[in-house]
Amino acid sequence: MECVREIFARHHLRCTKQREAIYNALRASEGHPTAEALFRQVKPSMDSLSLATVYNTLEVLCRAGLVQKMPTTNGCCRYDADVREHLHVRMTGTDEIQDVPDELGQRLLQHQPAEVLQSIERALGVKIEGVNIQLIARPRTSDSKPQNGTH
Amino acid sequence: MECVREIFARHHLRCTKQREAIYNALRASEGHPTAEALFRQVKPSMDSLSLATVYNTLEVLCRAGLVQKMPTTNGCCRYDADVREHLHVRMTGTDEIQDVPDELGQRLLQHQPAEVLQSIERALGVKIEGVNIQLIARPRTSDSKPQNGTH
DNA sequence: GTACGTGCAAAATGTTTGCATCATT
DNA sequence: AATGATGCAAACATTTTGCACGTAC
Repeated sequence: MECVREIFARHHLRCTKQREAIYNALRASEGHPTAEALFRQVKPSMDSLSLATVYNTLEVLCRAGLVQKMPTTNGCCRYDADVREHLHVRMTGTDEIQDVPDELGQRLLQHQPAEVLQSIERALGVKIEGVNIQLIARPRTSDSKPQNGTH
Repeated sequence: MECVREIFARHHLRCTKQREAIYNALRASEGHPTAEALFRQVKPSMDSLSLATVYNTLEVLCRAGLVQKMPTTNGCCRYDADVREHLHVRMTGTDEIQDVPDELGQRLLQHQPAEVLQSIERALGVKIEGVNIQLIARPRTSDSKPQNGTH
């Protein structure tokens, strides 16, 4: 994984312990943590850390294009250190969001019909800059169709 | 447009003036208003209305499946009385969200490759219940490509 | 008449801000 | 050394809640 220091330098961001720790925690995280969750995760190893710094840092990283902020319906936002165009799955019920494995996600993104997108651009008089796809899914429980045990 | 009273009855919801006015305002609205915006819109013709009632009503309507709640990155949620699967366009910069004309939106939705979706279901062990597509777009200004003047 | 909805104010939640201090460049 | 980041607390914005009263069924 590339050195945070260099990434920050390239984006003209000061490299502080706090930013480094927060960004690393976010990059390492499996899911898409909230600011609170990141705070709780980093705080133990940096007792002086304040929640405001987490928010400030996340905002800076978002503005620099290093982090993606994702709204949820339940009030708080979630963050993602992967800023490439990729797919999310939101579980009904919880507001947990997980990534779709890249190979599969790319396949879906590549199937978007350019021709339809162009029609939409013309119809609305806009330039489409991204396609954000979120799948809504329910976990396959034992009482529904059997699953493949992939995991 | 179908009578609100009947729609509510079918969903076992009491029909109060407030609910009726809020739901009608939402159905009639072009964009995807926030609770605040709905409140400001309905308040003049119903002076006793309280913002809490707007929130309560929207929650009830969401739970009944009559309204869709949409998160935004800027704190407040937006609401949509159209609960069919349809496409949204979010403008970069503002948090305004608008609908894609249904014919075009359906074309895009129908182009989603079922085969890839099934692979994702298998890979994650989930059942996909919906595909939520949001286009990110920038308005075509005069200094970019000319537009069709549709609107 | 009863169960449920409303309005109000207060609380809860998530996020931002002002300012003195501190660290990175 | 100077510019900008941090930590704290207070402010802020949005949404939820408790309770007395009112209304739809």
